[in-house]
Amino acid sequence: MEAYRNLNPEQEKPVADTEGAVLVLAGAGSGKTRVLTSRIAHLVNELDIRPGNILAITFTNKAANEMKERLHSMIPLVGNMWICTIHSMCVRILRSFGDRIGYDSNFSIYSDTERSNMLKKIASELGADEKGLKNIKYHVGNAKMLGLDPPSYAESEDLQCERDAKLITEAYTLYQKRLKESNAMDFDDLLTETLRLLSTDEDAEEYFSDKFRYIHVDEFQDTNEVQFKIIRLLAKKHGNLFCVGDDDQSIYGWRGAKIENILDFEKFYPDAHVYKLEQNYRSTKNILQLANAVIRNNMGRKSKTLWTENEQGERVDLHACNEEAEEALYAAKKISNYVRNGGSYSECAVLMRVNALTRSYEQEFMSDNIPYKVFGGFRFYERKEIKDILAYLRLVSNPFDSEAATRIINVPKRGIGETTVKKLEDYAQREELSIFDALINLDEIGLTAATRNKLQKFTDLIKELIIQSQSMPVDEFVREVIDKTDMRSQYADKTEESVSKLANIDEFINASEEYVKLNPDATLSDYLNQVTLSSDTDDINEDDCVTLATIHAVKGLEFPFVIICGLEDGIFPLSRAQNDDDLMEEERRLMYVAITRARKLLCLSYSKSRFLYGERNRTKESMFLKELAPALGVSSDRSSRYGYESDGYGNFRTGSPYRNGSTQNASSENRSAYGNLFPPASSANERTYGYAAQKQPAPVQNTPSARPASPSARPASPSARPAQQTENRYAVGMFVHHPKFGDGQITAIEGAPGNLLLVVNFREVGSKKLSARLAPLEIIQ
DNA sequence: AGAAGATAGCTTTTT
DNA sequence: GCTATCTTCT
Repeated sequence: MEAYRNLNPEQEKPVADTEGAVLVLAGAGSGKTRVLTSRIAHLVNELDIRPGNILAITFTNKAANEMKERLHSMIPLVGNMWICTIHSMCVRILRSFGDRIGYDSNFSIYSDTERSNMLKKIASELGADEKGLKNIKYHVGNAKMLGLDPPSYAESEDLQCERDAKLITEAYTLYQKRLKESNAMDFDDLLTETLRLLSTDEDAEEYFSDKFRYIHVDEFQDTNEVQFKIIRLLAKKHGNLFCVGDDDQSIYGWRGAKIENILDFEKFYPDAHVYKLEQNYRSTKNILQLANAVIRNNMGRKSKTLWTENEQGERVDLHACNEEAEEALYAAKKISNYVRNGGSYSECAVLMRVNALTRSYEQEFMSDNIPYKVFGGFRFYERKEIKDILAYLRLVSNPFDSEAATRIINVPKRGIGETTVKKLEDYAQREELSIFDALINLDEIGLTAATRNKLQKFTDLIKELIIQSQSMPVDEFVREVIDKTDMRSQYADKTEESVSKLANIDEFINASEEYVKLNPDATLSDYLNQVTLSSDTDDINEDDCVTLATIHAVKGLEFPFVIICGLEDGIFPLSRAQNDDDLMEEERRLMYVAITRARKLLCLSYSKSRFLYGERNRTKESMFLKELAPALGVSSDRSSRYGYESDGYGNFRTGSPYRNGSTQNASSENRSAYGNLFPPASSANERTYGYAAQKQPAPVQNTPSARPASPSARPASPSARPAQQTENRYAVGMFVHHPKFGDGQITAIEGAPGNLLLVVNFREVGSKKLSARLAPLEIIQ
């Protein structure tokens, strides 16, 4: 039994238990990934299940790629399995069946930034002040988390007790309307619209619930209500649902993750078999003892105690500092010692509760030539220069995308000002057109000839790009967009900022080239999906760098050497959690996750004062340290427990060596002390120069044409076809119906393939030009 | 229109 | 301390 190799008896049981609902409560480091992969291998190799009938939902793209990689050596045809995040899965489902609920398959995906932009605009249109905007943002997020559309949310309790209920409902309704008009979905819509599709369209439900005979869900504790609903629908037919999770590691409650999903699993599946994996293979006894000491303070958890046969290990070190520069120095020292004794930088991680804490570490590591990478925080694809290029790509891929259009209509500067854009938007809204469609009908808007000229040039540019995009690989097209739009000209001055932006643009081109190498058949739309759904975490550990990251970002990862910093009251746990039991428990779980990332060495640190909000404040130590105290024992850095620490760096003390000196002194002193001992940094500058570009984008899972034949014969959907075919539906002389303009007849077709314009003579409103790709035209005869 | 200068507001965590 | 937005000036 190949698949059972290297499994302990506890792990073997769930692997062999293939039918029905199974829940595996897997403690940190208990080998859950191995259980998952072994089980899939077992299904394919022993039970002859076709890979195409297997679905595995992971939490991150990285986890999905890793699982694929592992399975690759175990079974054939991994490519036929769906191993992806739930968001990617939804995109795939919607790309092939989205037309059933009114989306063109090239729909755009809006990130939180786009959502935020749109809501801001809407709020000001509705005359809401800042409080109102904040309120709107909160409630829209809340509604989507619960999977409620505007009318349902209006009736929900959460809104009933809200004073601004009317405003919020209005804003939410308008937001959804605009998304729809832009042929776009935000992150949450990917889930809710998939749920809607599966619960309203019998063909889709039948197709996917039949296809997925065996469903696996990793990190089940972090699924939210909507996700679990989708999963239940998919599992309805065959009922073979295998969920792995750890309620103690649920750290996404703020994003709607429901720990109840795990606690109530047996309510939905009364016959479910539940297994526990409590043996930890990752960490030393000392580390595990600490983890157990923390988590034991939580109520409302499925009781579980991790144990290990691993060695006792080094004692966990706790270090108090006077200020954050010292804390960083402490980490630098520890890490360089670790490396000097045979370790590598990539085995080290500094973990923190909030991104803001990375700064002092970056400074310190930079001056010590310690290579590092920052994960989390601002992302590569969120940078302005990159978002601008992406907006061009989005507009070309989905000309309905009005958010993209308004973003780049004057980028780079082409003399189209606020007032013009406002007029354009007003016109588009009045006529219920997309911005791009409004641009096509330019003559209808009262504008001066000069303005019209500028707009026309922009429109022509986009039209041309649309045509080019049809016959060009994605990477080449990316170059073309950057050249044609002359994006680089904005950053021609030689300031540091511009240089870095240009470097980021180059990095973006590189990333797209690599993507095309791995996915030669990918469409522009595939590429955009991949980009918006990817995070920087996906390529953690690729170079020999120390990882600087938030705890959230390293979920599921492990490091031989971990430093948890900023253990201060108000930072970890966060101040806003202080008076809320549920939030406090989540903070504690977060601490538990942080501790259990460590395999061999663990250090904890905090500062007695910290520079935050532009001022320095005294801090108190984290309450978690009190909970840990018994397990930690007396501990101070000075006693130097590690053999490899007995070198010339003992001048670092618990007391402040810099009492009368500044932060600057601290790091320059350090620089001289460390001299040239450190190897030249290969990537200390990576952050500025686009460290985060995806080196190995996830392979695109499928293309629209790869949609398998449905078991029940059903008509092909229009959106599954390439754009040209959609355009070819129309011919001169056809009678058509437009939801707003009414009935009319096509009098001419202009333009080039990929961007055909229909000239339609409407009975009531006269002649209009419409984009053949976009127009919601129904052919009457 | 667009740039420079002034001011408010902000910081969890991320698919 | 930083940025994003508003104000003022050219």
